[in-house]
Formats: sequence, structure tokens, C-alpha cells
Amino acid sequence: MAGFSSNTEQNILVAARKVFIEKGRDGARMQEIANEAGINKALLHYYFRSKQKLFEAVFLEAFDKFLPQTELLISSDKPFFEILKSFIENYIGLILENPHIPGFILHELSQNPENIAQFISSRVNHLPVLIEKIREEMAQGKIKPMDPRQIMVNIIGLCVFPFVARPIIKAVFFQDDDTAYEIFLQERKNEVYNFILNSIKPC
Amino acid sequence: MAGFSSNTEQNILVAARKVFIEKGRDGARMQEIANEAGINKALLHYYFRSKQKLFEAVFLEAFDKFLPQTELLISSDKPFFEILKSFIENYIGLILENPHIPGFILHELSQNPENIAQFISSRVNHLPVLIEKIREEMAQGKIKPMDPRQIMVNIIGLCVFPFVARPIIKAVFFQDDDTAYEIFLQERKNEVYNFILNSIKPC
DNA sequence: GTCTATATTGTGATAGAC
DNA sequence: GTCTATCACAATATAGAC
Repeated sequence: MAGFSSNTEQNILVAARKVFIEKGRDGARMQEIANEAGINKALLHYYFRSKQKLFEAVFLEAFDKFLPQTELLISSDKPFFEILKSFIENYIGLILENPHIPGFILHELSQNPENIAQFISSRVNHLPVLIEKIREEMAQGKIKPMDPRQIMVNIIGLCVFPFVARPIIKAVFFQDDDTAYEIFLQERKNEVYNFILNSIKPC
Repeated sequence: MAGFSSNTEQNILVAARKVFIEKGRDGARMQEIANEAGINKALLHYYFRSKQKLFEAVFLEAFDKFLPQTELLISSDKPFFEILKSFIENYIGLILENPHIPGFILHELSQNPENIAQFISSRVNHLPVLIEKIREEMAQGKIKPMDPRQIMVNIIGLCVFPFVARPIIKAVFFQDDDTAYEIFLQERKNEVYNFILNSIKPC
């Protein structure tokens, strides 16, 4: 079977995801990953050579998963706002399932922005098409005239920020009540969509 | 003179800010802080006892500075949207002067959320007043009816996110062109205000 | 207050038996 | 493939001279 990986290798990856994403590259310890995987440190190096290599495996996988899949926004023939609604719901749903990954990615990229440029370019070659599509909507009077990039940053920011700022928001608004905070997050699927809708749709 | 601190202590703090905020607590090295301050490691411990204590000095100062000063939003008698406009301009202006602090705070809080609850409570005791004020605006039909906390999270998120996600945004939208990205950031003072305005003002 | 030197522990990585 | 034992060095912290 192509792409088959040993059980141990998978166990290591599962453990490494957990520890790296929670503690960050600098805060993570190979010992903790080994414990989490139920093996010893030496095996980590046997499979991945170094901490850096293991980190890269975890990071690239997470990055690939969370770089917004904007292809859907282009290919579909449904009305733009319908596609937008499902995009927002899907993206927030993805974060709800992996709430610590966005903060992990943003932090690690801030630490090490250099080597990302080339890596990104191959995954955003359809971006100009999306921008063009937004411009068409504007030309048809369906969206207010504004910089499409500002719109996109706003959308992603509104989806991501409540998770990245979880401890502050939970403490400030919800007195650290987890349940209340979870409800707040669930509501954001509609909240973000309505917010975006109202701000870019002409009156 | 009350609150006087030695020149060396100040040099250490300046250096510690730079290194901690850039590298994070785990990524920071006492040696690097010492080099940056032009002294040796031993002096760091003489003044601050431990890495953790020095980190806390830097973190609490940054946190205090960046926890939004919402008092202004309450005390002023000007129209709500005017105050909001200057709040957004001031807050983005603050971030423009210290672009790495928001990411630093968010990351460190994610690592260590426990001990923040009590610390926050003393600084947000006027929050209920602000929420009440927003509710009044809603009752008067000046703002659409919605959860005030969602509005506040949206405002802060739109201000903060472009800075926290700097490497991605710069790479994806600006091919790593610093100048273009800086212009984009400058435009956000108006962008965020208009975006918020359109989304919460009734048509 | 500031330095050099050193203690002490932590941590990534490797050697080598099984 | 997996383990134990260990190396080599990095990093926080302290002792003690000046």
C-alpha cells in the first residue's frame, strides 16, 4: 500500500502534534513527545533524525490544513454570498476541531518567517482568480467597492481571532466559564457571516 | 525620586523587552539579553533573580499597555461612533508602534492561562458600564441589536489580526514587499472603522 | 555593582546491545 | 526496531573576587 507508515511512526506523529502545537517548538521537549507516544527518545531520532525535522513534519501538515481552501469560492456557480456563508462555517468548524492550531501556526511563522515565501507561492496561484471574482461582484453592485485583500483579511481575522485570544476573552467576558465561552464560539459561525455580509453589501 | 531605577536596570529591561517579545519566553536566552544590554549574565540575576521574574516584568508591562483602555469609550460625551473612531485609530496606532507585542501576549497567555484570571479582574471592572452603554445605543436604534461582546471581539480582532498574521499576509498578498504591506496596515485605521460602522449601523 | 569562573541541571543526539 | 546508557553541550543560576 502506497504511503503506508509504521504504527510507531504514526504514534510519534500523533504525540508530536499534541506537544508541539500545545507548547510550541521551543517549549516542546523530545522527552515529553516520547512519553506521550509511549516510547523512548532514541526512537524519535531513529524515525525523524532531529527535533527540527519532526517539528517540520508537524508544522507543514498543520499549515497545509489551515491555509484557507479558497478554491471552493471560485469553482462554484452558486451566488457569492452563499458560498461565502459555507466557507465561513467550514473554516470555523475546522478551527473548532483544532482550536490550538491557528495560534501555533501564527507564532511559529512569526519566529521564522524567512523560509515560508517560496513554500506559500505554490498554494496561492488561484488567488488572483478569487480577487477578480470579487471585483466582478463589485462591478455588478453586489459588493461595495473596497480592497478585496482587506475583505479577505477581515474574514479570516474574524474567524481566527476568538480562538487565538481564547484566554483573554474567556477571562474578560466569561469569568473563565468554559461552557459560556464554547457557546460564544458556536455562535460565531452566524455572527461572522452576518458581520461580513452587513459590512460589504450595499445598503 | 520615587520610582527611580538605575541605568543598568533600565538597560536590562530594554534588552529583555526586545528579546522576550521577539523570541518568546521559551525561545529567549539570558545570554542574548545580557549581550543586548552590554553586560554579563550574572548581572541579570543580580537585578531580577531569575529568568521567570524578568519575563514577568516584561510581560505584565506589555499586557498593561495593550489591554484596551475602554474607559475613554465610557467617559466621553461625544457621539458613540466618534469615540469608536478615535479608539480604533489609537489602538491601531499603538500596535503600529509595537507590532510584535500582540502576538507575544497572545502566545504567552496561551501557554500559561491559569494565573491571569485574578490579574485581569481588577482591570475590567468598568466593562459592564461599557456593555450597558452599547445596549443603550441599541435601544435608541443607533446600533443593530446584537451581542455587545461579539462586537467588541470583532473590533479588537480586526485591529490585531493583520499584525499577528504578518508573515502570511505579507507573503500571500504582497509577495513579501514590506512597503506594500506597510501601506496596507496604515489603511486599516479607516478600513476597520468603516467595516465596523457598516456592520453595526442599521441601514 | 560588576565581573570571571563554576556549579548544576536540562536536553538533543548518538552508540551499541538485543 | 527498540531499548539502555551515555555523550556533549546549552542554559539557568550561584560563588566569590574586585
